[in-house]
Amino acid sequence: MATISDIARQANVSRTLVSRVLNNKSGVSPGNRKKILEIIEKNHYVPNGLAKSLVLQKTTTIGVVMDDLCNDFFFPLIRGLQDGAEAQDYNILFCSGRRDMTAKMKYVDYLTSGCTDGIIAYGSCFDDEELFRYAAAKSANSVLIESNLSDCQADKILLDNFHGAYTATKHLIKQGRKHIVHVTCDMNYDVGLERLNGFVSAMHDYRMPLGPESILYADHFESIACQQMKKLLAQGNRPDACFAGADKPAYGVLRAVLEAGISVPGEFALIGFDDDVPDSKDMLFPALSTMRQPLYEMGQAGVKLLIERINRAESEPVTRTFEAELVLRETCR
Amino acid sequence: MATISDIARQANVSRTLVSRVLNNKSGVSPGNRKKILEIIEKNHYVPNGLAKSLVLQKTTTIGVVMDDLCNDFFFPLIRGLQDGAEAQDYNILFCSGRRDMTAKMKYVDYLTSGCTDGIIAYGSCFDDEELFRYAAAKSANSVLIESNLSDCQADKILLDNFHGAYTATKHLIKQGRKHIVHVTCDMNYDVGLERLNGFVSAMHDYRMPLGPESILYADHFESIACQQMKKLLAQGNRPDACFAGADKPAYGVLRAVLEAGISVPGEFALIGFDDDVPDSKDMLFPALSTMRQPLYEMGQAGVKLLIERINRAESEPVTRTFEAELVLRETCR
DNA sequence: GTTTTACATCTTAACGTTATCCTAACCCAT
DNA sequence: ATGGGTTAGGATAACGTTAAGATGTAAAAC
Repeated sequence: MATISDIARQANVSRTLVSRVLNNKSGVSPGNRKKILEIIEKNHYVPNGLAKSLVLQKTTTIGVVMDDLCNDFFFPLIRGLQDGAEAQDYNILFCSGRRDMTAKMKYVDYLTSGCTDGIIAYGSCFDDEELFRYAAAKSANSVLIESNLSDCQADKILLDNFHGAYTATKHLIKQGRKHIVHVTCDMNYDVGLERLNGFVSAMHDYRMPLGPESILYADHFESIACQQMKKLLAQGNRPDACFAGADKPAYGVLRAVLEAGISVPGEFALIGFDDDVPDSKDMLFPALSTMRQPLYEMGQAGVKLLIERINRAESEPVTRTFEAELVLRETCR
Repeated sequence: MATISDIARQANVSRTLVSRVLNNKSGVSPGNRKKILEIIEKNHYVPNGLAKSLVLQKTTTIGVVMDDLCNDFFFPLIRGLQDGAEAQDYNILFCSGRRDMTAKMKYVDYLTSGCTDGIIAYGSCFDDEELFRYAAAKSANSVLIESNLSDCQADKILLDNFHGAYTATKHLIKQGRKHIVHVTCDMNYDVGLERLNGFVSAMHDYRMPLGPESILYADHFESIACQQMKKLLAQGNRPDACFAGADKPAYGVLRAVLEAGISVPGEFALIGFDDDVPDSKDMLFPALSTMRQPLYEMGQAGVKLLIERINRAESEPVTRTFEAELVLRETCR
């Protein structure tokens, strides 16, 4: 590979002149400029980005660490991140250490060791307290999306889970539903609790009946939710609506209800959360109403925040919160 | 950010010693090693990867350029690439310039300018002749997956489209189908022609009737194929089997046939190509038989090839060809 | 004819690492 | 006591680039 010195030697000029030509700067005579350009062309010379970044202390590149690249739920997020980066002429690189935390930390190491100006990490990537501290200690320039870790140097992009849950529940109430239950998503994460709180709060504010049997505990998969709802129905308890903490458990509920011969949305209304793309096995009609996360916008905003931090250096961490949007489909008209 | 010199100064030793500690090398007294490690820990010091890579002329990182990251068809490929890289302790970075060629070229520029040891490019990314030359000229270390550009320095991972098409067609013939047609995929790319040739060749070898009306020209979407097949049926021409050059046009054919009230696979058998995940709008029963591309294996092999090239430097370009596998589902039993 | 101005050009240092070569000290065997 | 071998440690150059400062030269201004 040719270097700038090779080009300078061939052109009989100093490296400085070549550098100026490369960066379109003044201080080069037209003759020299032409000659240098020709030699660059002839040698297929490309400046070494490593050396350039090292001396400039700037890469114009940001890195993204995700739990998994292979999940279509993240497509809008990826698009938002890409568009955000492109808008400011930054390169954006994606990676995922999907196997284990060690791999993720390896990527955090790599991306924060100089080859990018900052990193963006999505969600449960950094749920692990230790890993978070690790990341925060290494790079002042980092943005966490949907990971509300307190006491953290990073900027944050959050979703207002409480308000989203409140909105969904309120909608069911205003629709005249009388006996509303909630199926949680994974309670090991903050999301689960926040959405549960939103449900409880709305039920409380509108003086709706609320007891222990109003809440079914499930996780981020379909099966337990389905099971729980079947058990509830078997007990003769027949709710007329449900707000689920995520779309996956919502599909479980939907399956249980349909199999019990209950008509949806006539006798039973259902709202999920996330606007997840259903697996083919979940492809049920009626189509699921849900609280859509504005992932595209969150991705865009994350990049914007990161680049601001890169440029403005030391400043207080910033948090931007997004609201979920009620998307009404067939399970709730 | 602390540098190696800061650490050396605080420990009252030379940079050399710190470097030795960082890289677990001998030549450091236990006392000094302990002291240096403590100071490294205290300062959250991480060596600058840029400087390290620059002096070592090695990054242990490879880059992948794709047309689009947001396409679940690529999931197995991504997994294969990741596993291949992980197996040899390489970092792997993904990017896509999905808007236009300019963005793709920007990423090729970036990845080949020193920050990776080599790049892998998928398919139509480099169909454009000019872009290919560009990429090939820049980096000796590059692997193209499913892009058979001649006269190219890069190693190649290819799919035997001809043989795959031959296999599918032969299967239909052996099943006793008498009147088989072919619907092409996009004929602007080599794939289209290769698969067409495979079909024609099988039909010829088994002395099946083959005329101009045996071939319907479509593209990589559903609609034209559907239209073409409807036209064929309207002409009173009623084939009893079809091999489609890709799954997308296959779904178009399937729709046309089902709407005409023809039973599948009883009266009409269908085999596609690619094992594409159907869009929800394509979710038709019966499930589509197809020629599956071993994308996972191709990804793994691509990384292996690239790392071999990185280590062995100058050697003749290598090509590895993979065979598609017949996956029988409901459209062809 | 001198001074200014402008511009072309080169020299040098810096970015943060690691590798290579060198020195000094020490131990052990002769 | 001398020589050879090992070990701890340091000085220096190199990787390929850019920025800042120094130098030279020609045209323009007085």
